[in-house]
Amino acid sequence: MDVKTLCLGLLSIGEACGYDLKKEFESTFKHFYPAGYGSIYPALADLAENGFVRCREIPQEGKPDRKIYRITDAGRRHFRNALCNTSPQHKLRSEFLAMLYFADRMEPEHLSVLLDERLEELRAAIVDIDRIEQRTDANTAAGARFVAGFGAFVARAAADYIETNREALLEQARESSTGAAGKQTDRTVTVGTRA
Amino acid sequence: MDVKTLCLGLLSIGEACGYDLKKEFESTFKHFYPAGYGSIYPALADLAENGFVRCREIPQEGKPDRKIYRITDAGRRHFRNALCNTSPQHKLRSEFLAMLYFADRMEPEHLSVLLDERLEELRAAIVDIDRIEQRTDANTAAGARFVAGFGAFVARAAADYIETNREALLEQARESSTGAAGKQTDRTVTVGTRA
DNA sequence: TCAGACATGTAATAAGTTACATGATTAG
DNA sequence: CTAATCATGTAACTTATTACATGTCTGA
Repeated sequence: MDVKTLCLGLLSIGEACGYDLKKEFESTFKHFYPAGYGSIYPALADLAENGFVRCREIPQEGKPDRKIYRITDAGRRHFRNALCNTSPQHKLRSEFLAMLYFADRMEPEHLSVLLDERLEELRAAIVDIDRIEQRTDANTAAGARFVAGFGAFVARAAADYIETNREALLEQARESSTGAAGKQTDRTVTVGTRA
Repeated sequence: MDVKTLCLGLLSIGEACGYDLKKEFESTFKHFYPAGYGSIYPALADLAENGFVRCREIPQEGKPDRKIYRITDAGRRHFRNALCNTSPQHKLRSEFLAMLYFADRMEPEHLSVLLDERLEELRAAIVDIDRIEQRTDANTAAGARFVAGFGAFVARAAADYIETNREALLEQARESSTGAAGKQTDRTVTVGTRA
């Protein structure tokens, strides 16, 4: 499930140009599968080269010609195949959590800002997803609703956790920063669990 | 906050060799910042080259010499700096959610398997994190506990959501697959929200 | 006897991000 | 007048992943 396959999937719903697809990535997929022009345009070129989509150009003035891509039968088969055979990964890489692991090494004020910023991001994401969800109706594909609901629900959980545990973490960070008086306590503890 | 900085952070807790760091990544960081030997060893070499860590070799028989890395003062400064100046990203790339977006295009049986597999992964992660959490004591850094708690809490939320909405999604997928009789309904709906 | 822990690394590859490059029209 | 929308793409760069390469010892 790379950007290419995802573009193909979107084109299986209806024809679109790269710009349209980018908008779709910005709304629906933003929170779990971000992609920019730098991935989308090469993906479309590649799909066309493989015969999975066909492209027709609409001349325009003042702008580059609009290149509208439409999926082919081969493309449909390919996508259906991808849906059957891919075992989907769920990859998270959180610098936020990585930094928080070292919370006792940070200035409490800075730590506080970090937590607030993340909370803000989460709240913004929730609002964003809720807005998408409200645009759905009975005709909206069930998957789209499920996915939006999932995103909002998990983001709420994350925000709740931070709100709940924020003070305790800050408290302990304050303790260790006063104890160490800004200097690092070199605990000479070995990393890992070697007996 | 790349693998390099994270290695440096771990070495600021205590000296270790690449193998030790990998174990740490496998336990604590696995769920939000995975890294393999292919990232860790080059990272250590790089840190050494920059003077952020020093390396001493313990000769061993039958195995490669153990290369124990210890952080330098410059390294400590560098890490403290990184903690202050990095604005942490939180990146998610979920093929799982991307595929579910197209749930109505999948065989209901396959969809069901996908959901179950993800649930299994989540449950395994929860067990794993809980085990890590139980190993913590009063001396454990507050950050480590916060991060573990976060992971478990959010994973539980994700599992709950899937369990709650699983049947509804499957139901709707069954409807659309009978309706379309295996064939794709070409909805000629354009992607996006163009009026 | 066989899997897993111990211990190092390199090289090829894949994949996506960022910055660059261009420019008209339109709504506030 | 200024920001946003429309519309295309390329090229360099960064980063991590995967597979390769080697070999011993220990516990089940």
